[in-house]
Amino acid sequence: MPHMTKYQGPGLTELRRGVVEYCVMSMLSKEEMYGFQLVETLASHDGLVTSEGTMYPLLGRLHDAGLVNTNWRQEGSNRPRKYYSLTSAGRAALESFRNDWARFRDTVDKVLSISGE
Amino acid sequence: MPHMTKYQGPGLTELRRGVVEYCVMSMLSKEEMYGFQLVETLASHDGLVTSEGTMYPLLGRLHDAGLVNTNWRQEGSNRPRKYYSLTSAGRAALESFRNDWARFRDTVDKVLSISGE
DNA sequence: CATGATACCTTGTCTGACAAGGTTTGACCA
DNA sequence: TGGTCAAACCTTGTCAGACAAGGTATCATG
Repeated sequence: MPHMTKYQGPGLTELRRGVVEYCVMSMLSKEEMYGFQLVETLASHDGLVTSEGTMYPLLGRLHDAGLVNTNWRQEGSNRPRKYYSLTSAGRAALESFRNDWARFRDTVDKVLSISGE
Repeated sequence: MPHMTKYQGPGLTELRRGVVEYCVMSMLSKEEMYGFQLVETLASHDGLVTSEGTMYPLLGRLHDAGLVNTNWRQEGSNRPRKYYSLTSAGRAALESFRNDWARFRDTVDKVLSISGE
């Protein structure tokens, strides 16, 4: 059963926008990973499902922007994999986003709870 | 100085996607508001700046989806304003989103802090 | 050597944010 | 009266990014 994609409502798709990118960078800041692995790992986190059609173009953009490096590597007898790692520019961008995210998150929390009491 | 739009980096634009919609609904759940007022109120919240070019189509979509009602009303000698209020379907959608948001927020928090310790 | 799984990538479609316009209404003032 | 201004509405066109649905290459296993 190839090309399986877990469906999640339309609302969540929009939520992921502009965040998945940095989730990927955050994972890469911990260890080198390859595209397919990133898709699977994200899917294991609640609400972060993506597909390869999202991931590969995304990784391409990060690379073009100089935020990640790539290198092909073969482990054992597996087929070669293209590993991504964070550049220092990537690390800086990630750090900056962590601030943006915290502010944004707090704002949304506040606005969404306006009605409740 | 008409049509002024505060510029915020490109990253934040994507963040707002899929969230502003529910921020609007949350505000409407508290009290009726009109479009222009919503733009100004959102702008007063950190990271939620939008423009009229975003707001009016958004309100139109909410209306088409049956999530909000509208009624023109004139207060004093002001020009008439188109007030929006939440329908019960809107209230349900908002409540559902509050759950989605909480889960999503927690996931992102977790992933973003992977590297830090 | 056929099949299946892994792993890469591309094309096309759709949604929604935004810039940059435009229109209407009423207040204010000369 | 008529000109200007701001409030308030709306539309058009452009762009980015998510995703579905394909395709291709490599390797293990039967």
